[in-house]
Amino acid sequence: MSRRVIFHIDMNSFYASVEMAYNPDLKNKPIAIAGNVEKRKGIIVTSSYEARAKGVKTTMPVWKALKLCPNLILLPPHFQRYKEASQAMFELLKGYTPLVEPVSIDEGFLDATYYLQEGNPIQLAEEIQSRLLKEMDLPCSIGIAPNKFLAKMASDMKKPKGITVLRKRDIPQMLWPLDISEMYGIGKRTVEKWKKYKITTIGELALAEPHFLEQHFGSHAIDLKERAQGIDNRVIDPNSIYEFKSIGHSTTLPYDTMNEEKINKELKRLAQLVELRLKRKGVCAFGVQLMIRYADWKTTTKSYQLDNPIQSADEIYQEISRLFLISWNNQYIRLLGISTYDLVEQQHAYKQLDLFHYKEEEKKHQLKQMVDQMKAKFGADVFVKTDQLSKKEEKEPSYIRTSFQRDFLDQ
DNA sequence: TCTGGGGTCCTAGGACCC
DNA sequence: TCTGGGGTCCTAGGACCC
Repeated sequence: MSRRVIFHIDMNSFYASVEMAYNPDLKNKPIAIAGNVEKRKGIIVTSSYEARAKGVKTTMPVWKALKLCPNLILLPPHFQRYKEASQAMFELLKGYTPLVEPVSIDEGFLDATYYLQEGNPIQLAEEIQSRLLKEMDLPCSIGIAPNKFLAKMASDMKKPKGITVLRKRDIPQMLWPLDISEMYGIGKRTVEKWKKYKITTIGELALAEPHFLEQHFGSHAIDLKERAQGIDNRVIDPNSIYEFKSIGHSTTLPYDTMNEEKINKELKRLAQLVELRLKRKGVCAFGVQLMIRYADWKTTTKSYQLDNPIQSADEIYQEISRLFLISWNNQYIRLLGISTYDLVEQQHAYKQLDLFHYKEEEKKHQLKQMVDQMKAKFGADVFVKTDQLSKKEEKEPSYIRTSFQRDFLDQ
């Protein structure tokens, strides 16, 4: 692979910046976006750099933030505004190259290799940065590197409004001295564990003995070591945002409860929200999951694979309340969540053959026909498993699901 | 007087099959 | 009467990220 030029564009305190662009009076002031301030959901989602200077941090409870910064200006979130700003930002980037991969609402990668040819990467970064500032009034930091990981680390090095180049040869000086907690993919829990084994900087991880790593931290640690050495061959995938694997909603209740009526009402509401999103995306789900967080913060999940895909709130609620009955330990509940997964496109979900009523020979015939059809369609060999029905399906069969069918659905 | 809500990915054990 | 090894699927839970 020839040398790539990857940008990581990271919008600075995005929600706060959008609010400031919307209302310039807020500029240069300590502001913060926070959800339901009166209720206990009041946590800081984002804050301006002026607020951060006073110690205000993301996920901090509002009362704590106000203690640190009494003149903090609190704003409710306006997600529609942020979504629109995000779209405009990515449109601007796509004006240079289609090789743009949004990672979240406020950051993304851009593969500038082909666009630049012999051009100057820093010049291009400066142009993007100043255009975002001029046209949208939004500041950003940009990291320039030969791969995703290094670009991500680079964009973090200078905030706000920084441009940082991190070449392979810069790694020992720029990356390795950093504390291990700065490394993307290593969180609080792992840091504690690493430190016990005397790995405290990214450099120490990069130089660690692979056997030692694998033994104590599993195979994931080997990947991290490679990253720390500056090795990362992941490509920029513009389509990754369209490939979602689960859709769900959760909510922290106004107060802890054991009241079944209130619980059921909330589950129904969540089921409706999930239905709405499934419908918008045009998908059905083969799996549902219930999440319960108790007053003591202990969290359990219960999930179930369905024989038939579902989409409606009624169907979701029906499955969820069944899961609830076998999950709840009769203690005070703090949070409820519903999630759906194993998503398939709606128009394909019901194309599956219902073979239950057919005899064995007819089943085989039907399946063979389907295989031929698919071979013609995809021009490739199709592997069909017909003899691996799960217990569930033997008892209560409605569809025969095969790996072939799942592949078909995934097309 | 703590700790939201949206996700992804990984692991480990048990059931089941050949 | 005893009982291997490889593989997949399902479920629960944990770590991490924005």
